Amino acid sequence: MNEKSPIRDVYDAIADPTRRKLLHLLAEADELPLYEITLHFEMGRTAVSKHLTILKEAGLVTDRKVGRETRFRLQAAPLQEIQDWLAFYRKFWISNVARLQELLQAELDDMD
Amino acid sequence: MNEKSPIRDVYDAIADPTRRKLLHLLAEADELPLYEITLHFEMGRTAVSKHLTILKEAGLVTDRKVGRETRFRLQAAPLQEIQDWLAFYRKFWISNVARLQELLQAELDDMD
DNA sequence: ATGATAAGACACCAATAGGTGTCCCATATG
DNA sequence: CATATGGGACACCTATTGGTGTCTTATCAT
Repeated sequence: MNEKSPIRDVYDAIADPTRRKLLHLLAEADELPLYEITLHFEMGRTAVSKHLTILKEAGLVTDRKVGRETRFRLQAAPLQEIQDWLAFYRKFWISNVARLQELLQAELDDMD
Repeated sequence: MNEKSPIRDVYDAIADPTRRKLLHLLAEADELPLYEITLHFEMGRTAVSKHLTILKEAGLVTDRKVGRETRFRLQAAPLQEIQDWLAFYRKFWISNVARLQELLQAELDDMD
């Protein structure tokens, strides 16, 4: 069973600012134990742990036990889904000039 | 007061699947009245209206009254924030090969 | 003028989210 | 061995979320 079964929606996982801060924290250190992570927040260990569980459910972090501590590591891959989703909307927010440019480029790309 | 004051977090706004579907719907038609939007969902008008309010609070849609109907339109710009946020994490999910490529490209870009 | 319809404004409800505190166990440490 | 520490597992609480239904007003069509 090497299946990834993300119980939790990745959009949901990143909706909370605390969880985004968690991801950022984990992006800077490659692995961090829970107690050390907790130091960076103004809430109890239990709350932080819950947030990490949610991130884990979305496949955004993994954890492993080392001695008595549980160390967490970032897994950024699921964020690709959001990037793909966003790609569809890019054409709506780019300026008209930039959009013209993009459309022209698409024309050129079609001439193969 | 031409200020945009997004009361609502854009991450929060897109966390709900119904709201993402709403954005998609509005991306295809340039303007839609509430009753017509409601036809695409299996929930009451009130619920749809609430979701649209949330999107409006995040600056992702605007509405205008035309006769007795309220028409909604997509405003994709706030999604840029998410794209910017994602950019930081790209380096973590791209393959090592792709990463090497990107780093090399960055080198080239620096030689201006 | 009379209906029918679009939608705002509530009040209401159940489920979930985000936090807390406590208890317990396993593992380090003096 | 004794004790401090990291963290899992609950139970618990409150605010928010995502939905409902009803009432009312404005507008459009006959």
